[in-house]
Amino acid sequence: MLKISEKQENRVDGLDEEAIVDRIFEAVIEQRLPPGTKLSESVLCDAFGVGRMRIRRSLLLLASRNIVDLQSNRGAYISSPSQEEAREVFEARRAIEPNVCVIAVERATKNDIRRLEDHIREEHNAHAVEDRRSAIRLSGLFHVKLAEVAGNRVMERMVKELVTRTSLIIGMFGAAGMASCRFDEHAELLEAFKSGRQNDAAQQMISHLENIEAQVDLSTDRQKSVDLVELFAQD
Amino acid sequence: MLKISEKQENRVDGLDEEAIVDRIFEAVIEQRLPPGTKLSESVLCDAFGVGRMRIRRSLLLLASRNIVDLQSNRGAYISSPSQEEAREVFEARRAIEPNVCVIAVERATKNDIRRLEDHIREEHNAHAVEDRRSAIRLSGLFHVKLAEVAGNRVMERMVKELVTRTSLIIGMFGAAGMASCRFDEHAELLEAFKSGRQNDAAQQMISHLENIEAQVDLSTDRQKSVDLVELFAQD
DNA sequence: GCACGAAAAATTGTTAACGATTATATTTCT
DNA sequence: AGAAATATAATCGTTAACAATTTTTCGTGC
Repeated sequence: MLKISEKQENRVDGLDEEAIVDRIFEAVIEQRLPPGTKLSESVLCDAFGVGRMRIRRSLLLLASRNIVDLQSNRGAYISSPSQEEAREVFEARRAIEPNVCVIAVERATKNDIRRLEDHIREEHNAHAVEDRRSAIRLSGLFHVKLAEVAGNRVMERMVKELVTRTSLIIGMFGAAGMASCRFDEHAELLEAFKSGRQNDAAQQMISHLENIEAQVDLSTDRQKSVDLVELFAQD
Repeated sequence: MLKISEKQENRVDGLDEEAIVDRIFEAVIEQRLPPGTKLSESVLCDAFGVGRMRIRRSLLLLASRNIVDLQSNRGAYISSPSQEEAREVFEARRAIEPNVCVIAVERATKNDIRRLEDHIREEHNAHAVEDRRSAIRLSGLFHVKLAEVAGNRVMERMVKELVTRTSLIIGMFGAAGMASCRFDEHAELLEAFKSGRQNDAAQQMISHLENIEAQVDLSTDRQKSVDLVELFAQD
């Protein structure tokens, strides 16, 4: 159940579509919005304090990035990736992110490296305090920040989408406890960064992605459709 | 002035957003819609025979893929990529498409290879008949079809966007005659396919992309803004 | 008590009108 | 005549009402 109404204290008026999309991206990454969750227009209007039109545009943008599933006359639902989609997302990440690493190592300034170190420290803290939400968000954000350092907004947008969809995949097929990257792997990756060895960084990223992939079991799609009503209506 | 009866022959009713977006993608690839072209809502409504709402949603989708530029209260214009954006697009293509090749070689069935051969034959024909539009469209489509063979819809979507944006970049910075890939390079690429040598195919793709990139001169942004009125209004 | 069906409510999709902003045309003044 | 200012027209952005579909509720019959 959505409890957005409780959040009204944080409510900010006059958000544009981009801001709304970002907020929902964040919520999906943090796994506060699990696959199958219905995103009712009126509820979202209340939540963000904007008109229906702006919400509909935001939902369309989210659908265009495969984060939500727009069903005609039935509403918008957080996507429930299939096994096939999951495979495609992981494959795309293996294809793109090692190259992001290579480029990022090329372009990284000392300042960039310092910011990445700070970020990993934050991740470490979140784990220490057992702030699960922050831990998940930060571990996903690390990959996006790498693309940011690489200085390529096209790839940054792609990585952002892929990271978010990975959160959905983990929500569908992943083990309960293992919801985020291990931050120590991020730290190892950064070591390759500092020595400027591109291939090492790329290789680190590949094995890191393989580790994430190993955390999910695509053979069984257990919580595929959270919608029990629809599930039993099939009989 | 309404000329409905005259237009009705080409008009197609009931197009959904996806179809409209596809049609505009195609027109951009074929360079029938050069950078800076204004896409007036009312004109598009007439052109596609749909309501304003559907057009606005289509424009939003196109803007989310960086094909059109939405300017507040001023309208939608075909994107005029900057030098920086052009660099990012080419960099992303170099990062993704060689991997698409590797995967496509892995997964290609004999039927896939036959279809790609047919496609190249079509390209050849278009060149022979000097059908420039078809030649451009087909040469771009080849790259998309590779992603299709690779069986990864995520990457297929990315390639489609990047190919389309490349058409815009060529429109901005490219030489007049060299608007499309050389189809013989596609043929060479396919040779590597048939022998099943992944690395060769990937290498072919890299050099092919480098050749495309060599056709544009990013140092001077001559036809940056096609809008002469705005250009002279600066004085 | 349960299944089936009809009415009511809620939600989404579309259309049309209105207000706001920008572009164009006209007028006025030097 | 040319430039600035104003009026007019065109275009975009938003809101609100309406239509269509789905979901829920309620009642009836077996």
